[in-house]
Amino acid sequence: MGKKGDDTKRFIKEKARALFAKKGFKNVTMKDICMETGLSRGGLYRHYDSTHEIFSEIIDSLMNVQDDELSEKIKRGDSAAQMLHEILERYKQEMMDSAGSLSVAIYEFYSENQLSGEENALLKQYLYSVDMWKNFISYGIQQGEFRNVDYEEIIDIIVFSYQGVRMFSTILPVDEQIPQRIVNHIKKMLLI
Amino acid sequence: MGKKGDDTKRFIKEKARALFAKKGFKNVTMKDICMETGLSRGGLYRHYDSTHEIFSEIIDSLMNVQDDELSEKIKRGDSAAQMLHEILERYKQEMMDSAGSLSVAIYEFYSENQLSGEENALLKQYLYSVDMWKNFISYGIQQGEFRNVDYEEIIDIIVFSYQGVRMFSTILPVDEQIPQRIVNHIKKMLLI
Amino acid sequence: MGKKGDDTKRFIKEKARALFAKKGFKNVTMKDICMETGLSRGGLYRHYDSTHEIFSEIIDSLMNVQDDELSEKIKRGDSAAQMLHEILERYKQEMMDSAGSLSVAIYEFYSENQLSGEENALLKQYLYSVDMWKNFISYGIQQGEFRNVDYEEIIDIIVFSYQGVRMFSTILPVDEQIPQRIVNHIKKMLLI
Amino acid sequence: MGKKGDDTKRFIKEKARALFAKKGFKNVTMKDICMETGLSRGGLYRHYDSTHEIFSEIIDSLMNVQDDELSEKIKRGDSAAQMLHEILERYKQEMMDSAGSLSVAIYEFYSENQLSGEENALLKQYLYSVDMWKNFISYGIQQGEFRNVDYEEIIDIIVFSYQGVRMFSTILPVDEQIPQRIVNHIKKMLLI
DNA sequence: CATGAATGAGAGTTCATTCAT
DNA sequence: GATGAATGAACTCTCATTCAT
Repeated sequence: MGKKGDDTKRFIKEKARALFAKKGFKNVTMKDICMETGLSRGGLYRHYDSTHEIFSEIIDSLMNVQDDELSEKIKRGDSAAQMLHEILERYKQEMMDSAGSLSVAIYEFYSENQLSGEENALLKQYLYSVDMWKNFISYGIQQGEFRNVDYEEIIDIIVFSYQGVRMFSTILPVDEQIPQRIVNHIKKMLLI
Repeated sequence: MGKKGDDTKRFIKEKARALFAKKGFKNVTMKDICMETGLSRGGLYRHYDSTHEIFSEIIDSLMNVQDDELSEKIKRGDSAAQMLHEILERYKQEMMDSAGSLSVAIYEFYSENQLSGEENALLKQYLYSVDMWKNFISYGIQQGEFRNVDYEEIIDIIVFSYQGVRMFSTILPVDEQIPQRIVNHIKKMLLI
Repeated sequence: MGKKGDDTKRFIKEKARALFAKKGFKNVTMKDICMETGLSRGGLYRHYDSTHEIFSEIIDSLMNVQDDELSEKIKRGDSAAQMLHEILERYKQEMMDSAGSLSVAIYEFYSENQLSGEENALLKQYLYSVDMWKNFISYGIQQGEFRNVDYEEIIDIIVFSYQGVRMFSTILPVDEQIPQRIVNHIKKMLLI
Repeated sequence: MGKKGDDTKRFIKEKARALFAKKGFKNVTMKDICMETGLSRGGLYRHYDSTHEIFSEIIDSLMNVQDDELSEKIKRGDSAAQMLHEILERYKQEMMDSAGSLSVAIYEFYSENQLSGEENALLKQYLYSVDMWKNFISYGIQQGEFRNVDYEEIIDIIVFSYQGVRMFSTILPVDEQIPQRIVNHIKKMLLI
């Protein structure tokens, strides 16, 4: 049973996240968040000292949503092809979800706060993705379901074209055929 | 024969471009540009009324650097494989050129100025790229140098993975193997 | 037998006094006192409504430390020279005790709360000092130990040079020869 | 012929000085100075970034009003007694000039900005005063007009009792007999 | 055309103070 | 009594923007 203050923090993050997704990082002010949450100036400052701090916490929680489900399925010996299908379906959704995407905000944020690699959630995220895909592709190959591809190449294609579309979608509506084509390409590369 | 005013405008854009590449769009103020150019407040305002206006002009000139060279080479019947190599070498350079990249700034800019498709340079740029690649790939196929690929799919892969890396590079130093692998992938897809 | 509330009040005053001595009056906030005492906002407010009120009470208790000892000694017929020596030794200590000195805080306090003479502890303190010295010097003369000096003149010299050094010491470390010289001067003036 | 900006700075300092004398250091805000000078927020900030900076400049100019007149008179061989009289008359005026006194403000200022001795105008001022008096008293002795006193002792008495009264006068109206008595004492000590 | 002083709006931040629990 | 969340006023500071020179 968390304290009342924690609830407020959660509530603030929720509201702020929507603002960041809509307006990017720098365009969101503490005042905006006050208005969105209905809190007073001082009330907000009791919980967070800056948009920076709020954003950091949002990013941290995003990054900590690790995909344990995948490793479980691998343990169970599920079909790699089926798993690939599911992952890519989720990717398609995400590539088109302009409202929920913090991509621009994240880039802005890191653009003004030049951090060393260690602290950079973006890098962590990239490394985590690479690692996840490495394990997964390796599993698919073992199962005889995936071609014997050049891991690193295909992973870079997956990760960066996904990122590229997500960025694009924050600005412009993305024709749903674009995610479809990218997903098709990945399948073609991997599946025997 | 340009007027003196045009020279000043060019000078302002040059200096401003470096600032936008470094700090993104929103973090650059008219004051920053004054300092960078050495112009006074009033002096700058005589030429431009806002960072918005300056940025727009920068983007416009970027977009207007059309690759007429390519169509000429096609007319001359140059080797498609050679041309592909040259294009991709330039892409590699660009993917690693964090200092010159306006990617984050552009996304920020369009993120706060929700424009309809018509006016959006980003969309124009995308459409232009698609068009360019379509012509080029079609030429390669005709010449018997490229495989008979699914145009749209390969083009989306090219365009968005390129964009994805450029964004990434504005924030973090990109290992040069990443552009290399992406370029390799494209070649593998296209070249017979 | 004081109540628990009185203990808390005493505790607050003790902690607050150290803060006032260190930072002056205006630079101490209720928040500072909360942090120093470990009390919560509401907790502190239950006892005091403002730094003003706390400071007033501190000053009042300072002022009420009357030197009854002196009059007793006079009654007993103690040596005036010896008493002078003791008083001046204490003065020397106080002139160098930068940490315990509320001088700056007191001046700040009265500077922003322009009070009529009646309520002003500073004036009371001055008048009390003058009175005390008048009695004491008069006693010394009677005893044949002090010169027949101009009371008021020597008292002003004592009181204001003492004040001047105390102020100075709140800001800068005072060379211990300064209090020594002042004390010597006073002795020279008074003692036969 | 100074620039317009310099005039404004002078004007700001003039108005600010009156405020500091009246309300001390911490109680004067940039807003107060805006109102007093009639400048807008931004207008004031163009010249000074903080009350701190304004106050520093005021103090600096105070400190730089060195008393070159004195050394000239010494060169000319003027009467030491006469010079002493003039100096002390000025001291009397200053001790009673509550409106013009920055004493409390200065103490507050240095109280919150703990500086090393070097940068501290208060210390400079003290050292300068000591030096000036040393020269002057030495001259008076040479001329056979002053007693052969203990320099340091009498100087501390002069300097600190003067300071003590100035502080007192910022808070309470000082009976004009007090400066008179102090001045008398100094004369008695020095003059043969 | 250029300068830089000045304006005013608005963001960030800090506190004294209140109040439900 | 005590806690700490919340309020609102006031202050600091930064800019885009205007304007007299």
